[in-house]
Amino acid sequence: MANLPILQFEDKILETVNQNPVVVIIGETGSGKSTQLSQILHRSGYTKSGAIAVTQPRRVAAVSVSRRVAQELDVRLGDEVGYAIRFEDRTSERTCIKYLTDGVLLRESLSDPELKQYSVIILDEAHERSLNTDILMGLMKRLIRLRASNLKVLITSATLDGEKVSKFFSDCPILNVPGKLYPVEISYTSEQPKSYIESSLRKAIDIHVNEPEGDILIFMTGQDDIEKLVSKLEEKIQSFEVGSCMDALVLPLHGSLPPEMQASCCFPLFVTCGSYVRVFSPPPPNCRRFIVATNIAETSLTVDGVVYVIDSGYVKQRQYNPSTGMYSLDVVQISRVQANQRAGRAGRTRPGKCYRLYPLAVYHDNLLDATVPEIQRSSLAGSVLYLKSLDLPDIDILKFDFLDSPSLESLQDALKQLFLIDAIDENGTITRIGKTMSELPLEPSLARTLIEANEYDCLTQALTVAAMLSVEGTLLPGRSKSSKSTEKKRKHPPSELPDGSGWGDHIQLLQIYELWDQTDYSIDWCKDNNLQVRGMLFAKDVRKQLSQIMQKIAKGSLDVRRKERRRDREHDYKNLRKSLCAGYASQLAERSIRHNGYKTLGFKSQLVQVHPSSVLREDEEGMLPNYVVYHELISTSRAFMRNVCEVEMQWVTPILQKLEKLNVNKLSGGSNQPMENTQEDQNIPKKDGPTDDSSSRIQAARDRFLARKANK
DNA sequence: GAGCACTGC
Repeated sequence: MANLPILQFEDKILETVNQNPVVVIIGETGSGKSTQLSQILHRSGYTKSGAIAVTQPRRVAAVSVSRRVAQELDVRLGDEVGYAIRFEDRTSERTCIKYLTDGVLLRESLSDPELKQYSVIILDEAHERSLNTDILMGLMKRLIRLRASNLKVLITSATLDGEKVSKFFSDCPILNVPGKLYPVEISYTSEQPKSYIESSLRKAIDIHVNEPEGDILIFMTGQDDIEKLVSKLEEKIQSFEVGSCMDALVLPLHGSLPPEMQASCCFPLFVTCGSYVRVFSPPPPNCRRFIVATNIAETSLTVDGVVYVIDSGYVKQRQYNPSTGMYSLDVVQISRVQANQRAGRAGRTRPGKCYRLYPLAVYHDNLLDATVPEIQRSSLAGSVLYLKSLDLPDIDILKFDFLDSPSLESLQDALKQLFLIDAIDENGTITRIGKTMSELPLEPSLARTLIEANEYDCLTQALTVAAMLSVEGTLLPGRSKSSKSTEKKRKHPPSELPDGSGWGDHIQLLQIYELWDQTDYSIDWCKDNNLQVRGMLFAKDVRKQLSQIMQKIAKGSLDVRRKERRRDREHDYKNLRKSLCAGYASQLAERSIRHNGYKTLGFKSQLVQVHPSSVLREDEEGMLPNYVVYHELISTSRAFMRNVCEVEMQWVTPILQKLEKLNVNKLSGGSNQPMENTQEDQNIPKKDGPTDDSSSRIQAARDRFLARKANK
């Protein structure tokens, strides 16, 4: 710790912090900013008037950095130094340096908007621009006005956007702290390669044959490409004559890789160190490792021994389109911040080399400075509800001061969603329901479902569904297209797993969890049924947390098993589906008269299909239900509804009526459009910007609805 | 009849 670069700047840092409410710290990898900034301020007495909070975008980082700091200060973790992450709070009354995830700090500010317990708040890794950090930055700007005399805010960022952050905070000072990276020699291709898999393959083999020892880290976009490149590399390496060059080990590295897979190839030792988690034991002697990874190796995992980096220049990014309500997963060019982060991975242990598979001109002219922040790529219903629930008199959501503002369309999309599920009223004011919803660590649709379920006496089932939906990829992990036998198995699942009784995927998730509960949460049962163990355990944690929050207002028992109950399951399912309908009021779809295609019934109509993985059942005539709610719209080869549940038309009508009343100008507080059309108050169908065709559409839907009703 | 970058409350 003695030779960490940041310690040479201790006086300068203290002087700047003493004189300014906000300071931006540019600190590269290895500067020690994550572990030292808090200690420097602690030493100079800032913890006398309150604690120091240091936020991290990732849980592992919060845990490992706090552990390190406790070690350096020679205190027990949880005493003077502690951490708080979801499901785990290791702090005490004595804690004066507290590491936490940005999400946890946001939760804390819900009960204490001025965050009075802290004298210093450090937002670490702000350049990653996580949704939560962005919101925190906006809140900090307001907080330093309110607490000018007794709050210091430090924000750490990357070289390329430090200026921007400084400007945001009224040109606050920027301090540069050098890192401890070794020099990395960067080279470019002369042209954009046609196939970056082929191009990576050639470059990797070229390094292997011509360059001295040192592992190679190759950044690809996803599992598919990684698997392709891995097998090509292995093939190529096997074709070399024995002894012509050093041994090689090719390792895939991506998020959906089960832990035991990693174990079988490389005996992983998960040793935490600094803010990083180190994977893999050192390679055998005279053996070069080829690690083919997604951007998980950019920040979340550090592989020791990497000397060469091959950067494809691309990354897969999930984006939300507020005009269609649809998500898509696109391959996009990385940003310059990301490119530099990737290059830096080559210089951690000694001087390295980074091969960018794109021309220098592309780096300069085409790449964005920084990655498009998450806040501009996500549905904002949850964040808007959060900000509304803070009930800050001086904050207007549409004018909230974001470092990068989301589009007006995106904010209005969020407001409409919230209105349809009763979280805000027609004037955009948060309702009591909305207030309760904001206390739940769930997306608004599921939070609303829980509240409705409490009224219909099926809260315990709704808790389970919400917990299961909080996990992604609970069912059948990974695809094994290598073996044909498993493909056949998939068509006729050998498992005994329930099928949702035909009602849809939510009910299936409930039934699976209830079965698991009956096995006393057996790990083997999960494995036997091809359920991802990690995911199931996560669902159990979430369910427990949600139960604790709902306990206060729960009308019945929240046990998974309700032994005293005699009622039939269909009745439970019906209530549950009814609750889901209220929660997913902005995620409704109506089937076409003649075929099994659907049209979404929100303010923006889309033609969509039920995802083929759904267990939703067709009737005797091969038709799917007339009305469904969906958890998510995802655009891949087509527009699909993922996780679908049948609802009944009489539940849908009131929602359609509410849709007609929807007036986005009023929801926005009317402040951005002073000339309001007063006709809207009288419920007269009208034209209204992006929602203009919705009235006639809804009218048509109601006509069809009435026709159906008449036919029955 | 199809396919999953990465986080997080």
